[in-house]
Amino acid sequence: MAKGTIKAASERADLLPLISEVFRSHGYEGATLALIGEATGLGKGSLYHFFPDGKAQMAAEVLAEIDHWFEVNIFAALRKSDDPVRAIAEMTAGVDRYFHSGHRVCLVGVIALGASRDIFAAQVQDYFSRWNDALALALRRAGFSAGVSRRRSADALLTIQGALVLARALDDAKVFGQAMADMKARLLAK
Amino acid sequence: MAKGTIKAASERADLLPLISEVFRSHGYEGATLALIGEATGLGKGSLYHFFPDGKAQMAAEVLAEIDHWFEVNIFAALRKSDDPVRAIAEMTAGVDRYFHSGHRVCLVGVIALGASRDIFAAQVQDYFSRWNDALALALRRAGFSAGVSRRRSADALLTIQGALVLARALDDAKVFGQAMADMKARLLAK
DNA sequence: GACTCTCTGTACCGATCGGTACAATCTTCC
DNA sequence: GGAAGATTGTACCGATCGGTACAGAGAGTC
Repeated sequence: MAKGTIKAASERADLLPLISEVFRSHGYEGATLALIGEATGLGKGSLYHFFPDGKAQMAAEVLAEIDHWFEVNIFAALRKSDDPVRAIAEMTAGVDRYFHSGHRVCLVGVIALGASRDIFAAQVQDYFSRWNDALALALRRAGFSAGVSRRRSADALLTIQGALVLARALDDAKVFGQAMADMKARLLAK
Repeated sequence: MAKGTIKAASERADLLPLISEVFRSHGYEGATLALIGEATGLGKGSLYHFFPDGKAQMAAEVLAEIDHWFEVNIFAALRKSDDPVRAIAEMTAGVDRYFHSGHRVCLVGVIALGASRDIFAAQVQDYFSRWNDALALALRRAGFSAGVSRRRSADALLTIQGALVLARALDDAKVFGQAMADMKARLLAK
């Protein structure tokens, strides 16, 4: 086993984060089974044992896992918190953490832009619209009108996505930090 | 010649827009020579006659053409106009036109996010930083401080990119229109 | 008409793609 | 220990990838 990985990840759950990074940095079509095998330390035999439907299943499960992370760590608080201002502050902190302060790219965004979008359109749309709804709800509860809440919510989501694109394009993570600060201020502005 | 295309584009210059759309909708790795041949009505022989270095050259020339379009239609006015407010208004109008009101994706952004980013990093960075500089200059001339100008400029660029991502993810071009209106207001706000 | 140069279609190349088949192994439980 | 199931490596599949070779069509020039 002279592979680059320390140890084959035997648990199925341990596999997804590794596969996730391959999709993230190569896109759906660029993520070959060879790369995935290399990243996980697993051969095709094992990969197809865990994911009988192959690459499409891997991507779908990775997307589901990302969705779950945001659901638990971001959306839930936005929906249920009795302190919406704090929930929004936690959202920006969580987003900054998740995207490694702009060094990590958003897989859902990558897929939305790519050719594979059609295959995962439903999952992608669901992810963003549930985020959008949760954030708008928090803004409503913070006292803003329905229209303002929805407008600001979409603005925040698109700011995050755009900041990731521009930070990567300019190879300058400071762009992301500045954008997050601006976004936060804009969300709760009088 | 039972191809789907009306007529083979004989002029080299006519080829680039067709190839551009293939890269746009399939990404760099997803844009196969078969697809490019189909879109242009040209076989490999012709393709490699016009672009001896193959796919990478095609993408580089497409990027150069996009760069040139923005240089002429957007950046130049931003830099030289004696009416910066009008130049900025023209920029948002031009951007809206270019991206078909949010229905068309930004190829430079797509490449920035993809695995092919490394190959075209210099071109991608140059495109965005020249836009950034030109817009910041216009804002300075409109009376804003250097810091505010640069901050607003980056914000505008990232808003455009994010709006394109979110509009496509939600399959809702209205998101783009709203974001452009917000961006314009924010650029020139007191 | 023959020479040139541009342009094109087609056959082909080795490499790699996603996916399958399957025998060998490792676990687990009795 | 031995049966049963989970897990694995490897060989292999047809298709397609980007790219090359090259013969010949087409157009212009003398």
